[in-house]
Amino acid sequence: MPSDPIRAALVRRLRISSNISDDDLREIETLPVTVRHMPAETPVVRDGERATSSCLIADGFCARSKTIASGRRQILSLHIPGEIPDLMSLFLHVMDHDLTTLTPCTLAFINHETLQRLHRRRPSVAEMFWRDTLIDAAMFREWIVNVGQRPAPARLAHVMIELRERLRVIGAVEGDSFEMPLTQEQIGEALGITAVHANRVIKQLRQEGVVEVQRGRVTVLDERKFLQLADFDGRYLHQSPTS
Amino acid sequence: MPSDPIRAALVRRLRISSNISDDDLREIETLPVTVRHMPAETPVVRDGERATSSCLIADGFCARSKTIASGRRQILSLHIPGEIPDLMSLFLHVMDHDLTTLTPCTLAFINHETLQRLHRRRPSVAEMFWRDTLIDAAMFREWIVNVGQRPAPARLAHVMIELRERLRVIGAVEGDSFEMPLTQEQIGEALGITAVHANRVIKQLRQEGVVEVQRGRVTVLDERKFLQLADFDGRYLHQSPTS
DNA sequence: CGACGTCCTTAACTTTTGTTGGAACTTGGC
DNA sequence: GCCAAGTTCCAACAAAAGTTAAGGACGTCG
Repeated sequence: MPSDPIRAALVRRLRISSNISDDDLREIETLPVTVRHMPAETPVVRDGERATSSCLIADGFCARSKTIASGRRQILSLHIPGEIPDLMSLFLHVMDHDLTTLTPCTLAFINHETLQRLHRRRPSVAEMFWRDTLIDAAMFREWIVNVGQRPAPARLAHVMIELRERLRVIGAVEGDSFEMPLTQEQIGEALGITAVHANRVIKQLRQEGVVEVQRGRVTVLDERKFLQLADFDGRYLHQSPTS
Repeated sequence: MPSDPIRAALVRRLRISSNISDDDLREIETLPVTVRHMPAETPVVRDGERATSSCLIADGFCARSKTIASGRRQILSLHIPGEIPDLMSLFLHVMDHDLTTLTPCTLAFINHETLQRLHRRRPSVAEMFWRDTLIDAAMFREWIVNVGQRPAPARLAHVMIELRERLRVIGAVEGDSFEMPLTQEQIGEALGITAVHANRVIKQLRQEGVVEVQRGRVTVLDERKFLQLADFDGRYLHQSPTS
C-alpha cells in the first residue's frame, strides 16, 4: 500500500464506501494532478464559472454555498480532505454555486479530460465516482430535512455529528473533539439562521452541557444528549459498499 | 422519431438537457420495462428498502420525502413524467428516503442489471444518466437555499416556478396555469412550514394578485410580481447540454 | 504598545412562524 | 341527494427567530 500524502485521504474514503480493486486503486494513485495551496476564505470556483478540472482536497476544509438576490448566503455542505467537492462540474459545465476554502487548503486539481479518459478505460472507476456524487446528493437531502424541519439546536447538533462521522473515516477525530472551522456567522449560514441566533443556540448547548465550541473546534460534553438532540441516522452517508 | 407513450417524456427531456445520439436514443427506446399503474398517495419505494429497479414516471406526479423522529415530514422534490426519481438507487442500494405517488401514476420499472449492462455497452448513455442524477443534486442544492434563506412567500413562488419550468420541457404548461397536485399540508411539508402557515401564505399571494391556487392547479395572475418574488434563476436546472 | 479589525456576546424589541381548536367547504361513495 | 372524510380557512395565542445596537475579547500589525 503506497503512501501518497495527496491522495491518501481519498483512497481511505473510497475503500470504506466502495469495493475498489487493486487495479483501480493504482489508476487513482497515479492520476496526474496539479497541486495548489490556497489561503483561507478564498474562492476555488465561483457560481457561473465554467470548470475544466475538479479539485481533490488533500488538506484543509472547504464549503459550498449559494448567495441569493437579497445577499443572504446559504452554506450547502462542508468538505474535508479526501473529498472532491466539485466533481459534479465534470458533467454540469457551468457552476451553480460557489466553492470556497474555509481554512488554508492543499488542493489537487484533476483535469476533466483526464477523468473522462479514465472512465472510458475503467468503467468501474466511473461507477465509483458516480456513487460518490450520489452520496453527495444524499447529504444534500439530509441537509434539506435539517434546515426545513429540525429546531435550531437540533440542526446544529446534526451538522456537527455529520461532520464528525465523516472525519472519523479519515481518522481526523481526536477523542471527544474534532475540527469545525466555522465562525458563528458561517454556522448561521449553514443552519439557515442569523448569526445572533446561532450564538443563542451555541450558548444554550453549552449551558445544557451538550457540546462546547471554541476556536473552530467542537468538544462533546455529553455524548448521549448530543446524539439524542441531533436525531442522527447515518445511513444516508452510505459508508459501506453494500448500503 | 418513433412515438412511444411510455418513454416519450423521457426522450423529450433528454433531448433538451443532453446531446443524445440516434444510436443512444434507440437503446433507450427499446429498454425493457415493466409498466405498473399506481393510485395516488401510494409508496413506490420506502426509506430503508433495497431497490433492484428504478422507475420512470410515464404519467402522474411523485414526491420524495423524509420523515424525522418527531414525525415531521419534509418533501425533498417533486417529480413529473419523463423523470426517474430513484435512479440513485442504482448505486445507493439502501433507500435513504421515500418515493410516493401524489396522483394516480403510470410507472415503468427498469431493472438495475439491465441498466448496468447498458452502461457498459454504451458509456455515453451512462454519462447522460449520470448527468441526470447531477441535475437532481443541483435541484436539491437550490431546495436547501429555498428552505434555508427565503421568506415563506418567496419559497412558495420558487417551488412553483421550478415546477413550471420543468413542466414546460415536456409541454405540460397550459397558458398561465399548470398542475401542482399538492394539498396545503404537502405544500407546507415542501416549504418547511406548517399547513396553517402555508394557508396564510397562499392567501397572501392570492390577495396580492400574484397567483391563484386551487384544486391542484396554479394560475399565475401577475407574471412580473411572481418572478420577482421567487428570486428564480433557472441555471441550476441545466436545461441545455452545454450548461 | 496601542490601534484596528474580526469575532463573540448580550439585550431589547419586532416579525415570523407554530399551535390549538374550530367552522365552512368540497368531494367521492353509497 | 346525503354522509363522511379530507381539505381549506381562520382567529387567538405562544414560541422561535430576525433586527438592531452596542460592549468586550482577542489577535495582528504598524
